[in-house]
Amino acid sequence: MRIVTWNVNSLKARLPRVEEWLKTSDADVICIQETKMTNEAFPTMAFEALGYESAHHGQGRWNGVAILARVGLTDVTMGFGDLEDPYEGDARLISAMCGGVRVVCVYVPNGREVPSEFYDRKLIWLKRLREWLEANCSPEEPLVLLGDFNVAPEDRDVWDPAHFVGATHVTEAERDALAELRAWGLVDAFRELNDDSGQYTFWDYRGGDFHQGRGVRIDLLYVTPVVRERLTAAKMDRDARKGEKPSDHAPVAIDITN
DNA sequence: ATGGTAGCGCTGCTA
Repeated sequence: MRIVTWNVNSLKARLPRVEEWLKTSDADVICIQETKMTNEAFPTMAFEALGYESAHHGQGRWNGVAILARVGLTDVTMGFGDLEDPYEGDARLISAMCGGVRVVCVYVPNGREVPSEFYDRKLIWLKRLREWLEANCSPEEPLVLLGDFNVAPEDRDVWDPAHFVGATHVTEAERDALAELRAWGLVDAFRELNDDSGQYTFWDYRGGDFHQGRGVRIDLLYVTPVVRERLTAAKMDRDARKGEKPSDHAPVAIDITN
C-alpha cells in the first residue's frame, strides 16, 4: 500500500496537476494539506472518477485538509474534538481508517516569527496533537501521522542551517515538540530508510529557491512500530515540483506491505 | 540584506 502526503497550496489552483499526478502515482492513500476551499467547493466527483473516496475538512480561503483513498475510507474525524484548539476555527486535522491503517493528516501552523504569539500557539498546537493521539489512538495500532509539520527535524533537513538561525521551523522548542510526538510511539519513515541530507519537500517560490536547491524537509510521515515493520520505501517526488504551476511542496510517499 | 513569488480576491494577508 502506498501512502502519500502533499501540500498542494490551493486545490482549486492545483486540481489539474493533482488529477494528472494521481493517474500515474499508484497512490492508495493521499493526504492533502492547504486545500484553501470550502467543503462545498471540494471536487469529490473528480476524485471519484479516478477511483478515490475522499473526506475533506475545509475552511475557505486558508488551510483545509483532506484524505483520498482507494482502499476504503471510514471512521473520519476532524479537528481536536473535546480538546481546546489553539488555532480554533482553522481546518488543520483530519483522520480516517484506510485499508486497516489509521491515517492522521495534519497541517501544522506555520508560526510566522520567533518570538510571536503565533509561534507560541504553534508549540501548543503540537502539544495538543500529542494529547489528541493519547486520547484517541494507540501506538500499538497501525497508524501513520503525516502532513506538513512546518518543522525541519534536524539541521540536515535544511539547505543551509546558518540561513535559518532565529527563524521558525528549526528552533529547539519546535524540534522538541516533534520529539515529544515521536516519544508517543512513532518513527520518521523517511529517516528509517535514508540518511542523506539534501532531501527536501518544500522550496519557497521566491528567489528561484527550487532551482537553487534551497529546500527544507518539513513534510513528514511518522509511523508506529507495526507500520515500520512493513515499510519498504520512502521517497520524495521532486518532479512534481517542476513544470507549469507547481505547488511549492513535493509529494512524499511511503510503501508498506499489505 | 528584509528582498523575492504565489494564491485568494479585491485589500492586504498568509505562507
